[in-house]
Amino acid sequence: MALGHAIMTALLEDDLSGYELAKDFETSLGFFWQASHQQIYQELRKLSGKHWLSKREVTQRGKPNKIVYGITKAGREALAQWVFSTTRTQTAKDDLLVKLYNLGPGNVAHLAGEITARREEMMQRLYLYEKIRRRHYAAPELLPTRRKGVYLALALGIHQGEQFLAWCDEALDLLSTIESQGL
Amino acid sequence: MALGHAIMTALLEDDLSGYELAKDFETSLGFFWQASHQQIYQELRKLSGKHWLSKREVTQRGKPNKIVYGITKAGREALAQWVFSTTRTQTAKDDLLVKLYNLGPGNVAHLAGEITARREEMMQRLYLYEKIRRRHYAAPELLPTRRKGVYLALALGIHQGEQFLAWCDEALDLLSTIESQGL
DNA sequence: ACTAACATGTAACCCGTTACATGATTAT
DNA sequence: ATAATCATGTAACGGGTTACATGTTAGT
Repeated sequence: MALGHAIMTALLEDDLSGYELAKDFETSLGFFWQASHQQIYQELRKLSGKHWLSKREVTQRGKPNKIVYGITKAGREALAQWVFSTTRTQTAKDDLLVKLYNLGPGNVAHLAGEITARREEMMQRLYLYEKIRRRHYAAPELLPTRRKGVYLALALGIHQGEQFLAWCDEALDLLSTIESQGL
Repeated sequence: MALGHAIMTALLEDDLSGYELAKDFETSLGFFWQASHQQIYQELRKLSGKHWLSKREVTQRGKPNKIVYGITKAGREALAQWVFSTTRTQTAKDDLLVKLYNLGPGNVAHLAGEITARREEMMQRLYLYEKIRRRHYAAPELLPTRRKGVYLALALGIHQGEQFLAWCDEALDLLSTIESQGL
């Protein structure tokens, strides 16, 4: 049940509406944990039910009203406790790897294309990560404790992204030695 | 619906029983795609229903009989087609990253412990990967096409594992500068 | 008039996990 | 006897995805 905890983590800094959370989950925390707005609204209901979140309606002009959630004391306690729960590693499940097991002359061009697209995607993401790092995390040793944790998450994203690029290059290189065969 | 395709991929080389598949999913393909025996048995039923797999009972002596599955022509075709389906990237969801966002003096020791455990786990896995690489994939350019794909999956695992170790070291280093505070 | 952004939800379905269930054979 | 390995399944639950559903305001 980590989505709930991810939401509460996001609410530690600011009170947010479901809509704003969904936007956040497309960036920042969302780099490491994705969630759709549907999922977020359902989870917000559950968390409110447990009294881990409080809600209040905020009247806006020029926009529809929104329901803003904040983390309660009980929520903070539950979150702090959760950090100590044991988690077992979950290997990433990636279709691309299964597809690679099916590599053949008929699909080598397609797979090279998929890898190229992933490479492009990762380049863009890395550009963003690096921008954030330079702007906010230039000197990690000097950051306040909590921000050090956020920096480490970012650093993992950067490391993994860079290595993924290197792998893409190796893969494309090897694939280019295979004779492609049209359909 | 990639588990089904992962199963069919495993059956391309050999006909296997559910039990044998479950064992395979603890190694080889299972490095990149995990599945429990419960899930596999259910998926086998579905795939049989679609006539993508055929089954036959094999009588054994000294052991309970087993039901062995093989991929049909229709299954091969569906699998070959699936390779061309577009997949969107799914970011790995890792509790540890959410926990890191909650880094504080009260949990720094615990989180350092979790990272150390992950590092250990990854070291063991890398040892295995390297053994397989040396034994079966020493000269990737010379492999037959399909095996080149398997090699690339292995190479990704190795690259990512190595970079993860590096990240663990960086993380433990940074965490060691934070004053821990007992509960 | 139309599109994009803002804003919130429900329902159905699929996939994965956990728990439950059974039973044979081999080795200690 | 008991544990380990071989072998196959069902049922309940929880989480995530897709589809459906509604409505406002601002800009072109």
